This record gives sequence, C-alpha cells and structure tokens, in this order.
Amino acid sequence: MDSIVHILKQNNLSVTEGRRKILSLFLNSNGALAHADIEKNTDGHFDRVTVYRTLQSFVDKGIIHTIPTSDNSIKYALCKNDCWEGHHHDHHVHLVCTRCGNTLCLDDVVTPTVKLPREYTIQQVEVVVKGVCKSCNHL
Amino acid sequence: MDSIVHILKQNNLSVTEGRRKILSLFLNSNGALAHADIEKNTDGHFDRVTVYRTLQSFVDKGIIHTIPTSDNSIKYALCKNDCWEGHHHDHHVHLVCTRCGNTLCLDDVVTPTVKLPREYTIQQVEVVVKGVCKSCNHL
DNA sequence: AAATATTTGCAACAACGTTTCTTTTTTTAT
DNA sequence: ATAAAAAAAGAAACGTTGTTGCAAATATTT
Ligand SMILES: [Mn+2]
Ligand SMILES: [Mn+2]
Ligand SMILES: [Zn+2]
Ligand SMILES: [Zn+2]
Repeated sequence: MDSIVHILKQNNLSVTEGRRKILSLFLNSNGALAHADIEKNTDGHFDRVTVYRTLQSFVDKGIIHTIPTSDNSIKYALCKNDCWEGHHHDHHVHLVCTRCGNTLCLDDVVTPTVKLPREYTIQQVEVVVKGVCKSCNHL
Repeated sequence: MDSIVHILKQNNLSVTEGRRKILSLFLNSNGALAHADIEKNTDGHFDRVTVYRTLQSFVDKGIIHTIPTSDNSIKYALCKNDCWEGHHHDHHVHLVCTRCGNTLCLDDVVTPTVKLPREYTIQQVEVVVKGVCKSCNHL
C-alpha cells in the first residue's frame, strides 16, 4: 500500500486528497515548510482553512512538529523519531540557513543540556541555530 | 538628567512622549514585553503604528532585543550587554514560564555551544527554555 | 448501496502589521 | 526666544494571517 496512505491510516486519519498531497510535500522536502510554502506548492487547490486544519491535525498526531523562528512564522517538519499523539520527542537542533533561507532539522545534533539556577524548572529546550547549510557552503 | 532621556539622546533618538513612556515600561518590567503588552499599559494612548515604529527603532539602536517564541509572537526585552546600532550581543538563554506566561532573560546563563558537522557554519545560537520561573516555583 | 461520520469550502470576522500622507512635535539655527 | 528645518505621530486604507460556524461534499462503515 502507498506509504502515504499507510501513515494516514496508522494515525486514524481518513484519507483525503488534501492530506495525501500535503503529507507528500513533507515526505519529498528536505527542509521545513511554512503554511505559505504549502499554499504555493498546491497552487491554491485547497482552502486556507483546510491547510491550517491539516497541519494542526498532523502536529496533534505526531506526524510533524513545529519549529519556532525569530521572524514570527511557524515552520513544520516531519517527525523522524517515535512521536505519537500528544507526545513529541524531537530533541534535535534546527538550522536556519541565512543564505538559502531553508530551515533544516539536524536530526543527529542533540539539544545541548542547559544548566539553570536551582530555582528554575526546565521542561523543554529549543535550540535554533542561524548559519549556513551544507549545500550553501559547498557553492 | 533623567536616565530615560539620557538613553534616548545617547542613541540619537529625539525625545518624544511615546518613546519615553515605552522605554520606561521596559526599564520597569522584569520580563519581556510584547506589542500587546505595551498597548495595554499605555491605554491606547499611542497609535498602533507609533508603537511598532518605536519598538523597531529601539531594536535597530540596540536598546532592546527580540525573543523568538513558539507561539508566533515576538517579545522584546532590554539589552543589558553592550549592544549598539546594528550589533546585538545578547548571548543568553531565555525562559518562557509555562505557569505565569512570562518570558525572562536569564542574563547569567550563557548560550551553550553547539557542535555541528563540519559542513555547516554557525552564526548565532538561540536557546529558549520552556519551564517554570523562580517566582512561580516558590508558590 | 445506504447510512453515518468526517472533512471540506465558504463567508464572515478578528488580530496583526504595513504603507502613504498630513499634521504635530521636536530639534536646530538664527 | 523665534523661526526654519527635521523628525515623529496620527489617521486612513489596505494586506496578510489565522479563527469560527455552518452547509455541502467526501470518506468510511454497515
Ligand atoms: Mn525538527
Ligand atoms: Mn534577552
Ligand atoms: Zn542554505
Ligand atoms: Zn512564572
């Protein structure tokens, strides 16, 4: 069976054209996608609301995770670890390339530990690196 | 001379009521402020556009810095290091308290070093910790 | 194939942010 | 202190982003 359909069924999501298409965009992209990227790559074929809802349901199910950016926009990328409904485990560093603008998951770079004064409690650490990505460095 | 006026003059900003008020909000706040917080604390006394422009000019001058958040909103906080026009040096960790919602600069917690594969170049590392702040922990 | 459950698109709306232009305020020069 | 010049504020209009409620369309189950 189509792996896209498989993922959707595994997550108890009914298989619709929009979900298939949007999931395939993530599977075929090496970087993170913003809502706008999806609208662009689907040529306005789906309503804005549908895209929002699809992204939200994918996040809820643990299929994709969000990446915070400093420019007030959310990016989304595939979860490659064992995330599931309500439990994300994406403890890796993200890179925003200042040359090509892409946002990448550095799946092998584990979030460094941060030591805070005793009075604070740490629940989650997000690390976003601004720099130059592999392919831009090789130009 | 008033320290607020002093800061503005030092940065070649003309001294206006809006800038004085907004800068004083930052000086009297222990956490970061969002645009909305400023509007609230000035009681609609200044036009939205003026607030945006003031925040932007403060960032440009190195008086305040932005803090990325995962909820798609920008927060601003005073620069305490030696930042100047076009050169920010705020290499500290930020904490978003999941209890009170405040965003704090942990000025003494230096951004940890991140080691990336040789093919990448690091320009800047942003660390945002989600957790519980000092005062919320003492309740 | 029909019944049921789920998703979609539409419309209307709200929040956020930007641009342009005129008026007001601040600074500088006299 | 006053006038001229420069800078900032305010107002209006607009664009983008994201949300909600509901009817129509589509997918799933029986
Ligand atoms: Mn990631
Ligand atoms: Mn800070
Ligand atoms: Zn790149
Ligand atoms: Zn707190």
